[in-house]
Formats: sequence, C-alpha cells, structure tokens
Amino acid sequence: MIILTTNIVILMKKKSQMKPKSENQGQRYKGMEASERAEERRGKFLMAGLEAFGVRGYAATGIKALCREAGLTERYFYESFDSKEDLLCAVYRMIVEEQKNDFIAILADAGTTHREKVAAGLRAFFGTLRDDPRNARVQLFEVLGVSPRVDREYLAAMQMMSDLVSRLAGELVPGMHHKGATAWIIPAGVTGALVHVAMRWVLNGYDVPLDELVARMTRVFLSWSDFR
Amino acid sequence: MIILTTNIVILMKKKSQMKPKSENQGQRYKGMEASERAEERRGKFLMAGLEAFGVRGYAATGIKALCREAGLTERYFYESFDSKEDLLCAVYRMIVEEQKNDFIAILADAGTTHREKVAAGLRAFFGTLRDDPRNARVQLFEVLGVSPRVDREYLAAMQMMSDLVSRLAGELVPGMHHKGATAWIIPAGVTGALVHVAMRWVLNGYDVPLDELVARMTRVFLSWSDFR
DNA sequence: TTTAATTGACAACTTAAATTGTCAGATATC
DNA sequence: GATATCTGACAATTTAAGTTGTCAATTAAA
Repeated sequence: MIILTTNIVILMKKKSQMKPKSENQGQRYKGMEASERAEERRGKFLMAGLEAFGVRGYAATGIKALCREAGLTERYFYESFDSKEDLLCAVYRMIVEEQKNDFIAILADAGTTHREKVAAGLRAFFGTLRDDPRNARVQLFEVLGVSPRVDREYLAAMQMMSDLVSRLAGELVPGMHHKGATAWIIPAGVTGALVHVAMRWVLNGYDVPLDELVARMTRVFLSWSDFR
Repeated sequence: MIILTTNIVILMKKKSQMKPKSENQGQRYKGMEASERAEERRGKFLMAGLEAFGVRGYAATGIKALCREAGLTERYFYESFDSKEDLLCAVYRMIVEEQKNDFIAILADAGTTHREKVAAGLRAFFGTLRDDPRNARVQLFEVLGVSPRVDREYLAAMQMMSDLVSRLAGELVPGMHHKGATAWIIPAGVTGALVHVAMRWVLNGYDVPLDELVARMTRVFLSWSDFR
C-alpha cells in the first residue's frame, strides 16, 4: 500500500526515550559509555533486521524473533526503535545510503570514460544485489507496501536513483539537460527498468551472469541517453 | 513482501461453502436463482473492493467497511471470498484481465501500422490509469507487498505484460526473436519502465498530458525494438 | 565486599481485527 | 395467509501480535 494523500502526515508521538529509573546516570560498563553501548545494541538490531527481513521476510518476522536474532531483548529493541516498521526503515536507509555512496564514487572517478562509468555503475548496482541476497530481498521486495511511511522512503529512494541516472546521463550527453515538466520521464523509465530487471534476476536465482547483464543494460542505458 | 521460496505453496483449506441449513434448496428470490443472487452479491463486493481499496487503500479497509460499501453483511462476504486478501486478488484479476483484452484487441487490429499499434497500446495502458484513478492505485500500489499469494499474482501479471511487450516488439522487428537465456531482459526492462513511469505519473497527479506521455514512451519503446 | 545500576528472561497486559454465531424481520412460494 | 427460506444487524468469540512490566542475575564502581 502506498499513500496517495501525500500531504497528510500523521506525526508519530515520540516515545518516552526509556530513561533509566534514576535520572543522572552514565556509568561505564564493559569499558563503554552508556551511549556507546546503546549504539552497539542498535547496530546489532540493524544486522538482525537485515538477516531476518532478508531471509524470512518482513511480515513473517516478529519482534521477539528479531530480539532472539540480535541476542538482545524487547526492552532494548524499544530503546532504539519505535516499531518493527521503524527498524525496517533504518535497515533500508543503511542499504540505500551505501549504494548511493558507491555510485557517487564511481561518478567522481575522473580516470574513466563515460561509457565505463555507466558500466561500472550498473555493475555496482547488480553486483551488490548478487553478493548479498538479503540486501536484494529487502530493497527490492520487502519494503513494498508495508505502510505509508515506508512507501515514502521507497519512493524517495527511487527518486534519488532517478537523479543519479540523470547525472550520469547528463555527463554522457552534455547538451541534454531537459528543463520542462517532462524531464523526469526518461530517468524514471530507466530506474523502473533497472529495478524490474533486478527483481526478475533475483527471483530467477541470478541465472544470467553478471557480466552479461551489465553489458546488455549498458547498451540500453546508452541508447537512452539520446532522448531529450 | 514478496515470497522468494516460490516452490512452497500452502494450500488454503476450502471454506465449507456456507451451505444453507437445509440441504436441498434452490428457491427463487427476487426472480433469480440462488446462484444468480450469489453472483450478484459477489459482483457488489468486487465493485466495493475497487472503490475501497482504490480510494482509502487496502490496509486501511476492514471487512466491515467493505460490507457497508457493498450494502451487504459479513456472512455474504465469506460466502464468496475467503478473506480480504482473496477479494483483492479477485479485484486485481478483474482489472488486469480487462487491460489484457484491450491490448490483445489492439494487437489483432490488422488495419494499423506497427508504429500505430505501439502508440495505441501505450495509450490504452496509460489512458485506463488516468480515467480510473482507483484502478491505477490498486494495480500500481495497493497490490504490493500484501502477502505471498498476492505477490505471485502481481509477478504473474508483470510476466504477462512482458509477454505482450515481446509480441508487440516481435511484430515490429520480425527477425528479432531471442531464444537464449537472456531473452527476458529487454521485455522486463520495458515493463519496469512503463510501470514505474506510470507510478510517478499517478503520484504527480497526471501532470503530463496523456498525448505527450504516449508520444515519448512510444519513442523509447521503438528504440528498444532494435535490441537483440 | 558492598552497593547500585544494568541486563536478560519471560510473563502479563493491551489492542485490533477477523471470523463465527444468534435471531428477529423480510420475502417469496404454496 | 401460512410457512419456510433468506436476509440484515450486530454481538460474541477467536486469534495474533505488539507493548509494557516484574524480578532475579550480572557487572562495575567505591
């Protein structure tokens, strides 16, 4: 389910942050500050979420199972996250951020030709999905239709991907910057094509070699750069 | 959530079909046979589902609300459907079937050129989405991530769409039939592009005129037919 | 060694929705 | 007009999960 009444946002009431019973603490434990320990626990939940959502699926995973996976208990889950959905968003952001950074690094690499950049970008995208199927499952399937909030995250990520496509295409064909109300169409189309081909590739068990997939999609991508 | 363990299918135990208390009935009411009345009620639920799912959304719609919308009560809902999910599948199929038939009619129309067929096909696809926003919302957004079963329906519909794209492209470039393990890639890419552009178009309130969208996507489609 | 905060295990509570059941009133047949 | 089926309203039950609360065991500081 994706929210269409995009203007209406229901603000979530911030949880009471689970303060320790007595206020003024900050004791060191296991050689770490309280905030460090909390950070570490948060990280464990992120890893547990990737594993559980990516292997058994979001809907099939309960809070208790997540805690077991993380080796922690419910109280610590609610220390760092408001809900299961909240954790999913955090996991998704982590994944998407990483891919974005990889992609930007490739764009910034001045030592390669434009065509090589396209191939490298596509290789980074599809390669990541192949190398960590949990990652693939979460970002391609599990985030779909969870809630209005997750939908917004998903659409924002798609938008970001379209923007990266635009930048890459813009480098390829310097004069092509569309300005009009239809400038979004081609990048959105490319993004949709990449995501959908990735879905099928994953569902079919990565049955096409990475190199071949990259080569083919590179040709498609390049053919598109002509449109304006 | 999309099921990846595609081989495991949990069969649903068929409901007891809600037989009338005494077996051997078949009385006529309001001038109709029992089966006709049941059919009519089923149809009301299909319409109510399209309206409710398409306007308020699948997750936000409860069984009771659905019954109110249909002007019937729970017992009749369970007469025709196993669950809310079951109704969603039925609504989705209804929508997809109709679009498929439209598309096939266009393919069969011998009086037009191939290029005109492409434009007509795209116009049918995008036009339907614009003319009934409920339909658009259900088929583009609401079916995502509901359950493994709905995911299978969705992926089957995408597969069908890819097949139609292949047929259309095959007519355009007669010699292009790929046979290899990678033949699915380009049609899947086209399908993903169409669906994703449609999503953005709907979310942005149909801000680009239909004609312009069709013209632009037609050019993209045609450029693709060259790939093999 | 003593003490107080922290942690882990798990039970208890809460919530929300689907599903089933009851029964009086409506509708056609005979 | 009498009777049996069908229908609609709505209460009762069931189910399933998230969320909160309790308490003993653990860990580090003093």
